[in-house]
Amino acid sequence: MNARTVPAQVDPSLPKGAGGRQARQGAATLAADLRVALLRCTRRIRAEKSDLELSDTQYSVLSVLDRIGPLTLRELADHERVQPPSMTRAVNGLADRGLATRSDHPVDGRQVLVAVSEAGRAELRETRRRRDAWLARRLAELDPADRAVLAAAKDVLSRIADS
Amino acid sequence: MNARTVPAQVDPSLPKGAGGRQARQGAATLAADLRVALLRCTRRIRAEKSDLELSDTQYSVLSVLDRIGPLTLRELADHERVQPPSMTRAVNGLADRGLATRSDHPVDGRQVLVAVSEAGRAELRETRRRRDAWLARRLAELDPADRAVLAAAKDVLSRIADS
DNA sequence: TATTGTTATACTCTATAACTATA
DNA sequence: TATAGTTATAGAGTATAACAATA
Repeated sequence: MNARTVPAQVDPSLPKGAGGRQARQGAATLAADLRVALLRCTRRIRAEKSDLELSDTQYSVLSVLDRIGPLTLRELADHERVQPPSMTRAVNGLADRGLATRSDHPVDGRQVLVAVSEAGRAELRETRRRRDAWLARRLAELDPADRAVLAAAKDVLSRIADS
Repeated sequence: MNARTVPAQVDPSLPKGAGGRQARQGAATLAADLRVALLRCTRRIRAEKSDLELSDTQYSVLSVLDRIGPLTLRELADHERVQPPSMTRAVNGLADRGLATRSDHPVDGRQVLVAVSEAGRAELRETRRRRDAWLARRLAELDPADRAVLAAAKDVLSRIADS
């Protein structure tokens, strides 16, 4: 079930507090406010570094490889919306640390298949809690209604990022 | 109220829909998913450049100066959580374009007061719609309930970023 | 001495352009 | 010719260290 088929209810039944308070805000104004909030929040999250100091792109690459399997460098670049040279660099950084592997494409000799290694998976598992510690601490301090709002927002934001 | 006394649980009386859908997701798991969604979404937003090509920090500086008035460079650096040299650079870029002004502090000769100029305010007003066009377009395509979720999330995220 | 801000310098991430290898 | 990927190079943003001016 996704939010497209089962939308959250608006005004009358939203929980008190943050949800109902801004329900009437127009898309244009909301975009401005939301963008500022997203950028500020993201900067705070990014400030919490893991020991390995992987870039956002590198973490995202490990994550997508873990989720949907080996991809070519071009596919990774398209997925992350960076140029091929940037992805070459990001993947090389992962491969140098043993977190990802590069292998020849079975049929097309031009292509390179990138996969997450076992060490990469372990890194994803092991460091997510540490990487997310800052955010999780704040989430835990929220009241349940606000946390539910963010859980819902997460799905909506993912769809927006995919669009 | 902290993470230990109030575990990441959700009130069963929450509404159905987007919020309720993920109501049981723990703070740790939610943190991971939310972080990925925030980072991906933010990267997409940032990819939409304005003509002036101000950095996130520069826009945020203009915005905060517009919102709460003149601040010293140190105060701006603390607020944006960057180091003083980075803020010097950001503010110089704004001042060079006439979007902000630098003036001597009335009592403390060491300090510099930074203020948004009229051109800076105009830039904020004029370019927000353009900067936010990408996001606003996606928001407009959402059903109202999902938009309400993001409006609520915006406030929660702002609080988190402030914490 | 401590604090504010700047300069010097380096690092990371990204991009474009030019190149190699393969289809 | 066209595509996949790499190398070379540059630009933006940030950081630390050293320094200047002021409190």
